Amino acid sequence: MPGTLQNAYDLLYSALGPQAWWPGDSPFEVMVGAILVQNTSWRNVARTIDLLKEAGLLDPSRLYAAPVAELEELLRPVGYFRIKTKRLRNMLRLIVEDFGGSVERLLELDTETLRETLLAVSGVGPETADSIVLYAAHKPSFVVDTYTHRIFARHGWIDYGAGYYEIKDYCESELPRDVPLYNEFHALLVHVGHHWCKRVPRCTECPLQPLLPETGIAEPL
DNA sequence: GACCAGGCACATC
DNA sequence: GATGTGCATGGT
Repeated sequence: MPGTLQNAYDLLYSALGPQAWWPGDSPFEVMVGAILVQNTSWRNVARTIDLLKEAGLLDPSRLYAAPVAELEELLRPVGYFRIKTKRLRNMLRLIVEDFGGSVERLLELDTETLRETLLAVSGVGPETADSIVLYAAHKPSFVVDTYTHRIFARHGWIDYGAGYYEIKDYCESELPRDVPLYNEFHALLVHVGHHWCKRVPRCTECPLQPLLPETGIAEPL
């Protein structure tokens, strides 16, 4: 149904306003946050990023030079701290060894090349890559996450079985290729996920409630 | 004390 | 290609 997504966006934006994403000060901070937030609440990640900042480590070369054991201790509060230390260091290796330590040079790549370059890093999957392309490089790549999946499926816009790229392609074909729009929409969907679209949904308080199908809510995701 | 959180890689069928 | 499992801490 054409216009459904634009309609959904308008409802959310009218009700909730701009979300001011990504909550990070620099492109590098966004990249670090994108790894650390995998399957984790942002609250823990924000504290950890502050610790890195206070330690003067929020810089690709210095962070890459830091002892692994020290990095693991710093990352402990975000969970999966050993695997995330590896993933973060994989990304740091790309920046330091292939781009001379320059995040700017990496993020200068055209959208598709940047996305593929990031995906080649072990530990960077589709959502993390899209988050970096959109929120660090400010280039148009729609970010899909579990909330997007859940919300869209409950409204009948996609199948529950839809994969990442089915959902991403659906969004990018329905919406104008616009960075601020992609930015706000993903952030608004996360807001809806946090507040109303849990496993046990509270749809009556959700701004998208008018768009729910009459037949009621399908199986929770 | 479950259950969840802004995923991903890897094993196995 | 689809499905299952380990990774780990902190908040509700």
